[in-house]
Amino acid sequence: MEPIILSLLKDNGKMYGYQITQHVKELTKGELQITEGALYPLLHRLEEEGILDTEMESVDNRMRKYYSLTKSGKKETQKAVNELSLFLESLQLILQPKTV
Amino acid sequence: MEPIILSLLKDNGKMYGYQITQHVKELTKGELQITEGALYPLLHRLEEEGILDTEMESVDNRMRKYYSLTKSGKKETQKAVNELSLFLESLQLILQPKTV
DNA sequence: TCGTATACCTAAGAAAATTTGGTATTATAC
DNA sequence: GTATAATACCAAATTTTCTTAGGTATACGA
Repeated sequence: MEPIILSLLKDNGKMYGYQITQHVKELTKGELQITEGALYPLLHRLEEEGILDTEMESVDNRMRKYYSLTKSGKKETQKAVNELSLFLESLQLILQPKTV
Repeated sequence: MEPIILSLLKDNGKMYGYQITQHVKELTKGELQITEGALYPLLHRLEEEGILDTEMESVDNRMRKYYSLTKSGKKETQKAVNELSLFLESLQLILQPKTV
């Protein structure tokens, strides 16, 4: 989940929690569901680690907590996405039919 | 891990635990390490679920426990690999730069 | 006014992995 | 010859990560 969230924030600048869940649902046509129970604790951890910054915004009397990447968060994102890519390549090596 | 193991058994017919760990390490050039603490409990579970069959073989006085897919195991493999593919496609939708 | 959508959150439990330990044999290096 | 690495199996404790299930509150449509 972490590389997913970081990657989304990298592409979209800043997002709030609920928006992330909806965005992923739409992008993947319902295939992937980010549950709030997994998302919020993760966002809080990343904020505490200095990877994310927050700013509150009130829209129609509802609070939105926007998250964005800090400078070190951008480095971390690079790292996380690279690692994931390596992992996916390894996965392909295993799943790919031998004949390729 | 489950789809990885099932996929390997599908491609290679029958394998024993230690062989699986070595095979994955070689295939991925050390990138992916299957730890035995994760592997053996998984194999035992899959055997108990009727997905895998076992046969013992003694080579140089060392026991090897070979695992192979049962009939229902082949169906399960199909299912697991398909699900993983769907997941990976969703992942690509998120990680892919927007401009694609 | 009642359900759904928006928006945040936490806590308990489950699932899956890592870490660390154990047994035993064989091959290799010193 | 003896210690270390490699082969081969396994289990238990811990950690990590997710799901499930709950809670609060506002806004909107039927």
